[in-house]
Amino acid sequence: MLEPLYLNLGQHDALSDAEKALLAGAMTFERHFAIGQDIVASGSRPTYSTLILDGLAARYKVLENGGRQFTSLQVPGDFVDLHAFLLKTMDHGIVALSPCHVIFSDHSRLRAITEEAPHLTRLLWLDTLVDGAIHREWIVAMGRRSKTSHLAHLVCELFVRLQVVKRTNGMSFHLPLSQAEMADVLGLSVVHMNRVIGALRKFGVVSWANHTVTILDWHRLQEIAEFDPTYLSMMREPR
Amino acid sequence: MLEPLYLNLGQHDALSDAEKALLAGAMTFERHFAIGQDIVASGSRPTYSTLILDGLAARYKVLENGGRQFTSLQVPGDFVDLHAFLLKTMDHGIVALSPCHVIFSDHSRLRAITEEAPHLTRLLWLDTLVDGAIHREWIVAMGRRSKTSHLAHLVCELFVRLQVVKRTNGMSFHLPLSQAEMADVLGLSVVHMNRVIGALRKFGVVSWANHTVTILDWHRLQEIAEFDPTYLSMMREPR
DNA sequence: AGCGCAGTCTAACAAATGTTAATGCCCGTC
DNA sequence: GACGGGCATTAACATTTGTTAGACTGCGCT
Repeated sequence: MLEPLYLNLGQHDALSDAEKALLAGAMTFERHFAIGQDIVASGSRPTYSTLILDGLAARYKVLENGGRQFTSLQVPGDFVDLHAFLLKTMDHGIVALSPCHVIFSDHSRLRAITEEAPHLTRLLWLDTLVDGAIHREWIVAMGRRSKTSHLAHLVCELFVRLQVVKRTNGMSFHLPLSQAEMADVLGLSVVHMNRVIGALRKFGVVSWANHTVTILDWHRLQEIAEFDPTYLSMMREPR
Repeated sequence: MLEPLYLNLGQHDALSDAEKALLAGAMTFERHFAIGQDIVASGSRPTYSTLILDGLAARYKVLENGGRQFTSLQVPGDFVDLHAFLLKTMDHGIVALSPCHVIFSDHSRLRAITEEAPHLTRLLWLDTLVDGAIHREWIVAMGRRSKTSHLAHLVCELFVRLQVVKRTNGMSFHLPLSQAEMADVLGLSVVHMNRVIGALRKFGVVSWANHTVTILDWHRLQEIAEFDPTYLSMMREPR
């Protein structure tokens, strides 16, 4: 059942059977969330961390004027709030963008891992560092890329991340977000989001319908995005 | 000499003398960097991590069209590339924005800390988690705040972070960035950056001259920024 | 004192992006 | 099969942001 987590952590470095057992031992109960439900509430102080087994979720903040900004998209195998293990207080919420199947792991058991399993600790730490690397890439995209390039970059990133956990289908993947939700990812108005998606379609690099994205020309998409997957640390090496 | 680091880590949780000694023992040699010099090069695979003792530095990426985006500002007490300890390959550069005095810590000794000092390991991990939290706040600012609010937020954040390491002077702090460099922080053109700074001045909440920022009306600045320091985890509690 | 450079600031115009509103389409419900 | 709601799409117009160009300012250097 934890296969997505093993695939995610295992892409960076070998994961021993003992370590897999430790992770499995840290898990407690499972739960399902419906679309739109908060998986973790902003301001809460969870005593467990949440692993996505299936579905798509997002971190977000809401401003006083009602504007919402997603700060990350989380795919199966991601710990959506592993940072809360040490940060303690959630400064943002996490919402299910599709029906989500998750499993919770107690902070007390994660703490035990940090006391007894240094290598596994480093892999969990690494997982949050990749999170940070993705954040930095988003900052660059928001600040200095054209909106078309930003969207292309996001498509590249999601495709690669979903591929790692075997959630792609050939050159296609499921992307359940509405255009309004996509707008909250890129920081655009809905109308402009629609224009930008139209631009990518016109370039002929993706088709996008029924919540399914198909990459028609990976090479050119990557060019438009200036996509370099180094930041995802997909190289398997001692950590 | 490591005082800024102790202040930085110590703001989140108590730091024992033994832990301070471990940190001191991880340090090797010091070095000075001039303005504009790369402290860490993009694409490199450092075998040490860099702690700022004095000065201001920034992480950045450069795009093909020459556009540059800063993804973080680093103040004294910050490990600018602690993530490279596990990420291995730098996917971005780090540049000195003022003359910088830094000290290097060997990855082999950091690794030893993860093997032998779980609590200190968690504090170092936490340090990178706060980094991530700051990134998320920047994403929100870039995506959904007005530019004036974004700048106000940045001023609030820098003031608070500098205060922790005793680098403020009353309500003032030194900010050596030119407006062109500030533009690369916010993702704006130089001309518009100038307009936005002008707006903050017109509101009468800050004065900004000679690379010195003075907060004239903290309350109103915070309001404009919708600044909530929760994400900086400045609460001292067991981690 | 004069020169030259880097940085700040303004103006005028161009392009990108937001807002408001209307249309059409798909799909589930009654 | 009609109805209604959510979503995608488009249009027209407003606002924000970028571009280009130039003036101005402070400061180190000769």
